[in-house]
Amino acid sequence: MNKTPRRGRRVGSPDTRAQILDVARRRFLEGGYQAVTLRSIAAEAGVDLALISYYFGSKKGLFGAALALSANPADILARAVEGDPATLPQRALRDLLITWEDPEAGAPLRALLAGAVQDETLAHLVKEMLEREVVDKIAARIGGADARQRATTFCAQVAGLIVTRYILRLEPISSMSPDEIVRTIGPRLQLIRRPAAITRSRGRAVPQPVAE
Amino acid sequence: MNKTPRRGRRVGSPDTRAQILDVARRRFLEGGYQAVTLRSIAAEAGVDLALISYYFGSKKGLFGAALALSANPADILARAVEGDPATLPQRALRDLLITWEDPEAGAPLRALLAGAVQDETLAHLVKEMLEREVVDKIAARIGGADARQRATTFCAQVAGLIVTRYILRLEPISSMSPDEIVRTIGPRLQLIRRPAAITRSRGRAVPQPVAE
DNA sequence: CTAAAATCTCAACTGTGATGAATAAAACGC
DNA sequence: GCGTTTTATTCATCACAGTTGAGATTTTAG
Repeated sequence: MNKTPRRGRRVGSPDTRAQILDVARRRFLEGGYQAVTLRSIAAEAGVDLALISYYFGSKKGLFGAALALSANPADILARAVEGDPATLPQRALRDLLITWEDPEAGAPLRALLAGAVQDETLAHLVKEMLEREVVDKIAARIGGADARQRATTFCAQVAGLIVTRYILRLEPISSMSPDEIVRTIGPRLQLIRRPAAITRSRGRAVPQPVAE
Repeated sequence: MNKTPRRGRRVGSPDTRAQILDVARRRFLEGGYQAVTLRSIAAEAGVDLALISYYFGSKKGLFGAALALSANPADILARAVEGDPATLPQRALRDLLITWEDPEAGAPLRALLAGAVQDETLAHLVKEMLEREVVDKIAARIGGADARQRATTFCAQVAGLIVTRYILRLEPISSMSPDEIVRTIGPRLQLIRRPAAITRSRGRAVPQPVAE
């Protein structure tokens, strides 16, 4: 009776694009890039597989679009960025660790990293997101000369910790508790706030007000 | 005339397994995990595709076997490990950077990282290799209490630098010269040689002879 | 010498991302 | 309002990936 038309445009104006994007974002953040299949996204979103190609061109395109929606590293950082810049590193590190500890919430950054490592194009997308959402904000917060470089160095150290602990699982870092890590390594992160005395013996960096 | 038997065991005893492994190792280190196809390895090694499954079970199995052959991070580290432990971090960092700078020689560790990020099983293989070939050697070299932890922390920092510079390409770290990086960040790596005064106010670490 | 084990080829299977043709609804021009 | 163009959707199919099982052949063991 209800002869549902099997082809052609659907009636009404369902925002299919947003629907796909919604599912894709969640799935990518949960399962990484490679592991998530376009077919599964299409199925869950209740659309045809080819529609993804139609709207986003390719899997990379979809990943990029889902990422541009601004992913949650910014959220994690948001709380830490407020408050005393002097203790920002410890707090940021701590928040990141306990987030990652939760298997539910921990996957997102892993997904980003997985994508970035695997593909040049994806790496560029992740880079832009990180610079926009993380580095810029930290740099603005700590201020001073070389703020950006110090912020990036901080990110590098945290990234290294993440890779070592959660990806490679090297011991003993892998089996230390988050608190232990913050206690042991946190204080060192703070050092990035001061220009390294050894390399810049002259031209001391004058602290500057936060530029926002 | 030459009725080459098209099926069955080949005559003689060609070490097919080693042949595959040889090609696989090179290709994996050059191109990463995902990008290298079993078919291309089989073709280059001049064997049938199914032989790879026969000998190594799966692509992961092959990757693991190729890795167990001891990969080149050990080689890079070898030179740096000799000489004054006090300047080991700078030298190791420097060697690693200039190696990575060379597009020819730089790919290997990227391949390892790519594999590790992508798959739990591969991560375990990489972990074992790194602990065996890198962490243990550094720890033995620097000695003292917490030697292993400090070595791992060092690896974490270097890993973070690598990820940030070569995978994500965050600025300004990405565009600094290797020398600049060593000058700027190297001195901080040295800090891992001393127990962090803040966290361990009592129980000073007594330097111990190198155990080898 | 013969049976078993090891090695090797071939053909197929399933699942992946991607593409192009056919179709239907919506939007637009007048 | 009608015809045309644009947009959205489905279906069928592609090339290529890793994996698997059946058989063929050689080597090895007893």
